[in-house]
Amino acid sequence: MRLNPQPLIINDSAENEQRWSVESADGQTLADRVFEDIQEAIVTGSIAPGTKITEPGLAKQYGISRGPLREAMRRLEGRHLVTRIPHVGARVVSLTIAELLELYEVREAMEGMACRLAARQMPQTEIDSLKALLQKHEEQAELQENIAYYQKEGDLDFHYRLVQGSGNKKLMELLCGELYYLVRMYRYRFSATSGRPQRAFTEHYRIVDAIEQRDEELAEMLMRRHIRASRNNVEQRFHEAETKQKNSLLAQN
Amino acid sequence: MRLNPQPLIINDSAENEQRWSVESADGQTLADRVFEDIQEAIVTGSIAPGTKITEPGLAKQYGISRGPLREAMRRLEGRHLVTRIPHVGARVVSLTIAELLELYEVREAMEGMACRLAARQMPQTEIDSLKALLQKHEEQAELQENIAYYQKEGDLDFHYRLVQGSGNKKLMELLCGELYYLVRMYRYRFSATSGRPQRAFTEHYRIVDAIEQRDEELAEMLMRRHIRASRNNVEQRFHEAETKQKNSLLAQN
DNA sequence: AATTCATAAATTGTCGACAATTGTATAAAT
DNA sequence: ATTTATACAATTGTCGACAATTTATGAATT
Repeated sequence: MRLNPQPLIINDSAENEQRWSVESADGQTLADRVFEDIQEAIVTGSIAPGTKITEPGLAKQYGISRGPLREAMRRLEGRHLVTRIPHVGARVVSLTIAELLELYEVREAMEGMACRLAARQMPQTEIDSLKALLQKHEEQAELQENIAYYQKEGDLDFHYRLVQGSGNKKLMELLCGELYYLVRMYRYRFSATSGRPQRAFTEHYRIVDAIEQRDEELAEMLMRRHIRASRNNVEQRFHEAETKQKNSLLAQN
Repeated sequence: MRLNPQPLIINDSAENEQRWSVESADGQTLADRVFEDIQEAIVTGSIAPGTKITEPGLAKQYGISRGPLREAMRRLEGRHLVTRIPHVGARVVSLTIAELLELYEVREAMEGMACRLAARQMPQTEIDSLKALLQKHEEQAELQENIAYYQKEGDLDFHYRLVQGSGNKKLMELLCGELYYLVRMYRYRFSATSGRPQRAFTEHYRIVDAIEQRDEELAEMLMRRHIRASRNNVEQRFHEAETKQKNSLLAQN
């Protein structure tokens, strides 16, 4: 009697049915496709943060009716990518510096745990693959002209794989399915790792080493320090930009 | 020039506007109200996990059209309370034991961080209020016949206030706005703390003490141990139920 | 009796139209 | 000139209807 992958509560009206894919494959319906399109537009900055979104506008732009579009917007609202006020309208989320820093604190907690779990149960094959990825990133960085972009992409790749390696689906869902969209969205403002490329590589290697040695404690600690360093980097860069802006304003007057 | 609460990106089309409430006040629109109603029905078990949801059915039940109902369902889908397959239908989420345990790992990470932040910056007034709450819970528990219910409610209250005390809105949003619904949903299956009431109280008191002494390290550690203990409790109870069920099946045949 | 195929019923996806509310512009009054 | 009031325009909220797809039903065949 196998009841391991079974739900905790067996519903009467749900007898025997085919498996339900955890995450829907490709958006077949219009609402799904538009949802992903708008989401991508928001994340890449194609629609600037704070922009007011009007239903007739987007509907005409995508050539669809308002029905599916509203459903897409309700899902975006669920992911906190748009803020809505009843009878007034919706607009693209716009993080303050404080909220961006909060995001790093959440990442520190969750990715630290992801690292611990990865050290506990990530398959050796995946670890090897991760090491190969790191090496590839480093080689690319040495050749590349502007390493900033690739560095950041690689950094997110690294974190993505690590969370996957934790084997915790909820962690994966929250980090890769919600938080990382915001991270990508604000990556090019005061983004981390740029300005400290080699150091980030070293940190990545140390983390993977700890995971390979199955040292949960160390793996979590290193990841938390890594993210905290990124956070401090962002904070510092913001303060620099702030004082610089202030000085230029003083010079004008 | 105050740009602290300002967004990081100033959008051209968004000049000067009134403040946008982070969380919409009370659901005025039909879709919002139905969303909250269905959510509550799912969490309280009024709609059993795994139940198939049909749009005409719910629409007739709530006396509304299918339009707003679909929007509500898209939001429920965003909160992972219902799973949907295009052109097929949607059903209420149904966690496996593995997924329920994963949930505790996520909570350990995030509430541990919440505790650390609370130790860093929770106002003393809120700490006092929290201590008063604990005392009230303990007094209630001594009087109450079946302490299980109140104990669990109180436990969630405690965690809720602590996350609020962290001052991290994103943490609040993720924990209290998404995870806790699932926690409430599965609270009465193998729920923690019942069977170990006094011990949970002691743990709570120790946590608040650590926060009051501004000992970040200890506060996080105690909270993580507290949640890990709950997790182990759930795991153990599930295994008990599993073997018990197996034995009864063997006795029948 | 089991399987396959075709038809019918039900449900989901999409659209356009109308009502309700909000924001804006114009005009009148102090 | 500023303010108030009114009318207008635009947007959001809601509904019912139709098309597309899936699921259920039943007949025919092996």
